[in-house]
Amino acid sequence: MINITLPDNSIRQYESGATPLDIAKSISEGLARNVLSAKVNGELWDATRPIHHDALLKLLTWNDDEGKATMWHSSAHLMAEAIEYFYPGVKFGIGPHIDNGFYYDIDLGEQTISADDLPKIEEKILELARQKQSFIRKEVSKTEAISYFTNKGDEYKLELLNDLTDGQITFYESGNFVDLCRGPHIPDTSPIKAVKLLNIAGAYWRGDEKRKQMTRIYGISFPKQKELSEYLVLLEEAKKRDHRKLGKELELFTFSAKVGLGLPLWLPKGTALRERLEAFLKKDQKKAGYVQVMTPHIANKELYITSGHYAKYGKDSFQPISTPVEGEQFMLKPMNCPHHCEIYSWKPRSYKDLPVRIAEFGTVYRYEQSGELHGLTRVRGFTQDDAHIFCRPDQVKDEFIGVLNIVKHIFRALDFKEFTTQISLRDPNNREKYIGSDENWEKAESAILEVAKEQELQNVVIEYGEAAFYGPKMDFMVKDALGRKWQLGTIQVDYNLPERFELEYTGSDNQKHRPVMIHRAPFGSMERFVAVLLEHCAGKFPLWLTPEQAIVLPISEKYHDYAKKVLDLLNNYDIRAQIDERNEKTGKKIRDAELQKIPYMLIVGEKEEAENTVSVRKQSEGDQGTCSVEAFAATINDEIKKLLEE
RNA sequence: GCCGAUGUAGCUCAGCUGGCCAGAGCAGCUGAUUUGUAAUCAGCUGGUCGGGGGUUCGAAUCCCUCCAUCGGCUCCA
Repeated sequence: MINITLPDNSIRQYESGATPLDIAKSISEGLARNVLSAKVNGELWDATRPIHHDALLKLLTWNDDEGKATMWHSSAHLMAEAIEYFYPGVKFGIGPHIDNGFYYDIDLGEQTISADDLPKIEEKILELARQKQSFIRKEVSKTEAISYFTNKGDEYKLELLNDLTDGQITFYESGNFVDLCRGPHIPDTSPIKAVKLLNIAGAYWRGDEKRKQMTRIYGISFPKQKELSEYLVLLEEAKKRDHRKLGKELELFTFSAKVGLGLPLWLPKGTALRERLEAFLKKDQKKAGYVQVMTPHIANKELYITSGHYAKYGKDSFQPISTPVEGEQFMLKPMNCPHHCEIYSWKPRSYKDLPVRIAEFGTVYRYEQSGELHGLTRVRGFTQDDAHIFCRPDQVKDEFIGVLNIVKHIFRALDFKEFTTQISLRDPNNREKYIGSDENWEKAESAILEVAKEQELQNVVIEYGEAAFYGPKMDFMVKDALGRKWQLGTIQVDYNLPERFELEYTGSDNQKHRPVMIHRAPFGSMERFVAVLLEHCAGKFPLWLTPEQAIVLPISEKYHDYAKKVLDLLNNYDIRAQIDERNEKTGKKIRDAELQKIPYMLIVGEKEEAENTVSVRKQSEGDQGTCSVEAFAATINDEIKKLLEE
């Protein structure tokens, strides 16, 4: 007999060799029907794989991320089987699950697959799924495995096998498809009720651009047709919210091939919006003791040789600018840190001066590969909401708290309700590759962990080995209205640049000490942040930020004078508004204002003029009744105050 | 940079098995209308069909090439 401990800490006894599925059945038939896989002592496990020892068991269903992952992985196998059916002789790379679905990399040889072929493959997958094929796990020796794939002529699997240890190799067989696979898989294919192959793309074998490019097919599957339909609606919604589309529609920014790839042009409304964001952050930073600076867009190449960036990125950057002076070269600024280091060392610093917090909305230029450019999220010229904090090692913790407060305030004011924090620390097994003293690293890493704990951050992920060579960091990922995750702000400790720039301060002991440098950017970059914000709010910006807060809609020309009076009053109350004086019917003016996502429409006609009021319509909500301009202004200024509250 | 798809008016798109002056809706302009909570009506303007080259009696349509965009890959100080 074996003891199985369930997540609620209850312990049940089973015959040795019981499978998670058996155990599920002993609890309830319904549960057994829904089990996709399991976790046994933390290890992912097939629901049909026997357990021979006491264990902690978690049954995984569609409601668990890992349950979904199992089904998607099994769906990938099924897709491979379907593809093998239509395209015999193809070779397979890897076929894992991803956050939303799965993919398989395929070497089609001489054959080709186009998007038009996907529906028939989907059909075949569903047909195979309905056959209720079991996934059978087989432990095989390395020799057996090699002989199988040599026979099949799949050099990719053979290469994968190379890196595997004999005795730990498993095959999974389902229907006519056998694959080298760690598993786990769902018991049989019947839960796969709906499948959509989403797109088809090239992908390098093992992610190496020097190696063969394979065909990657992405797909997703669901246990219910309805869930697939909902997912497709979500994708449509995401398309509608695409910041590139909204940016154009709302007249925020544009691109011009003549100006250059990846170089955004900010239109008047976009600029005003961005300035408002900057003002918001500047205010917070002023309160938090930052000083604002400005530095030029180019700098002598020597600066980046000192910083070490030239050696590392020089050949992949915009190339140096020559001057009439022989041998003199300047570079477009790829980051602000070296400049800020020079500002730090502009005068001698005492321990009493620290922390010194130098902030700049600094525009930087990086030569991203052409295929990598994407709207505002990947560009070649962008503005970081950058700041560098120079402090003593014992101040790192407080500085992290200070930055964190700004980050939280931003997320609150912009209605990002959920965010995750990723803490990247050293690889504990390989400490030599990091610069800086062990003592300082210890101090900084524990400070970061303490901050996360004391500030009661939710959703903290700690990644060992993810730190940069020059310091540990903390990144923030927001979840947008559609549940998608975006990386935004970052706080990063740096032991490298202070060393390279020989930064110092005089301590209370009258000795020279090296300060710790902290890079931080709560928005990340203005471009990327505006993009994420646009997709998050679908263009309906928070009232304090939106380009136009209200529009006055006179019923006819007769009321233009009154409309102007209303506008003047609104201006007095610092409300951004304009008048739609076009010779159009009210319905048309409302429609256009709705499409422009202007939060408030103020309709004025005979009645309003007589009573000195406005008729208020709220965007996407409709008629709100009539009130005086003063009352309206007071309401929306209150609303803004609430949004910006700390 | 690599693989694949796409590129027609300011925008969204039709035409593309080669053949009448290249079409529609929206936007713009002109006029009529003076309008009450998501599109008033009429007329007009606007395109070297992404650029270049080729095949052909004839090319938006077929071929080559370059550029750009999109989906991925690689990269991301």
